[in-house]
Amino acid sequence: MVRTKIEIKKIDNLTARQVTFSKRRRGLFKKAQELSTLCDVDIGLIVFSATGKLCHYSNSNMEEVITRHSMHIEKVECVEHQPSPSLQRESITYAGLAKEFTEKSRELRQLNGEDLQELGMAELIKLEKMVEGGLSRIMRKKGDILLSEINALKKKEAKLMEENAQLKQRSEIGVQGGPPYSSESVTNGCCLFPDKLQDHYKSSDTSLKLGLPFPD
Amino acid sequence: MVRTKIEIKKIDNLTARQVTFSKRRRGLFKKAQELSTLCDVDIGLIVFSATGKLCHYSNSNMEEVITRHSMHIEKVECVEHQPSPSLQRESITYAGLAKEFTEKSRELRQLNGEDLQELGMAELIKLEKMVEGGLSRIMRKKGDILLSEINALKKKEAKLMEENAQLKQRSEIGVQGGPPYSSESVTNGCCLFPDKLQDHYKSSDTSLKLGLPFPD
DNA sequence: AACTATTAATAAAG
DNA sequence: TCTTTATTAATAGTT
Repeated sequence: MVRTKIEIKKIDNLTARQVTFSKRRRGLFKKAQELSTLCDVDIGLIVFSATGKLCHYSNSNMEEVITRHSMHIEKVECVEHQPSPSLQRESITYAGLAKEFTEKSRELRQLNGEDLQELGMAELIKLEKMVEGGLSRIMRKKGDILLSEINALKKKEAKLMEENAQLKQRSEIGVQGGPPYSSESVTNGCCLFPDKLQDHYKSSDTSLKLGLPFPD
Repeated sequence: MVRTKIEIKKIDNLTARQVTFSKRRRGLFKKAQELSTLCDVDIGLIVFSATGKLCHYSNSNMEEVITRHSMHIEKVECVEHQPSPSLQRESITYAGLAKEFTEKSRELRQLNGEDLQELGMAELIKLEKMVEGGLSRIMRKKGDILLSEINALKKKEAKLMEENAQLKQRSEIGVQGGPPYSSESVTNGCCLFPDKLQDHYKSSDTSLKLGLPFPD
């Protein structure tokens, strides 16, 4: 742009590149500063030199600018994804979120009985109460599922018994030569759980299977 | 900077300010782009107009630039705090971290027996096992602390009894008038827990207290 | 880092 | 907003 106009492409010579970087960086920051002052707008400018050195400028607060930027971007992306339902407050900034994440991780480890060394008795008791509460809720939930499985099975059982009884009766009356279909065909191999419960059943220790009343 | 040199301060006239903003913003972005190309550096430039409109430029990826910036800042702050020891992989980007954070939150709720509805029996059983494991570790830890408190107390007790015995003996020999301090005074009053255990003690149900021999 | 010739940016006006 | 124009600002190349 001066003595000779230069082409805008990477400067090959390292020294020349560094010199240009230094000059133009100064210029850029100055322009950024002028713009923010003249027009009263918020600017965040981040520059990483080739050697990884960080230079940045913000007329207000860089974190705030970044946060506003993230929120703008998020708003656009959030149409499809909804990745952060519980994000609030300081977790809007990366640093804040990282802090909360670390906190959550620690909590998780402690609930799992790890990282207990620096906890005092009071905290341990509190933790114990929490985990006991969680455990009881989990067990209750398990019990509920088991119970509803059992109820479903009982219903099916009753229904099948009735059906079987009817079929048996009919075959005795209709074809005196014997029952054309044995009641065994209803006996087993068929899971009677409602679809939604099928996978619960897989590793459940309720090994309840229902046979039909007439195993012959 | 042209027909007349202008002072760098907020432009009062709204229209003039908007015009200048538009012109200078273009110039700034151009300069930023040129710098990144010429010198092969990473730049992130965020500008919020007075009306809140976001304009940004990055030669690479804005999220990445922001992340690098945050990490640099963090590094400086991290001298005292150590908020992010476990951050890895995709959690380097804000979006990735947000995802992991959400995941951790869900895990935490489930360990606490909430948000169980969509879990199958297999998962519930796994969860139960985890929580049971955590609970037993917490209880063991609690037991350990209690045990060491008790041991410490027993040691102190033995030591004090010995001391008391000696003092008693000495006083009987020295002042024949009778024992000036009765051995009963070892009963209560002062907490002898080692300092580190004091706060455990607060809400502990081991209400062991040891008194000093001389209540005077 | 300092200098300077030259281009680039832009304030003001249309 | 876009163009023009006059002027200042930025800076490439050199020292």
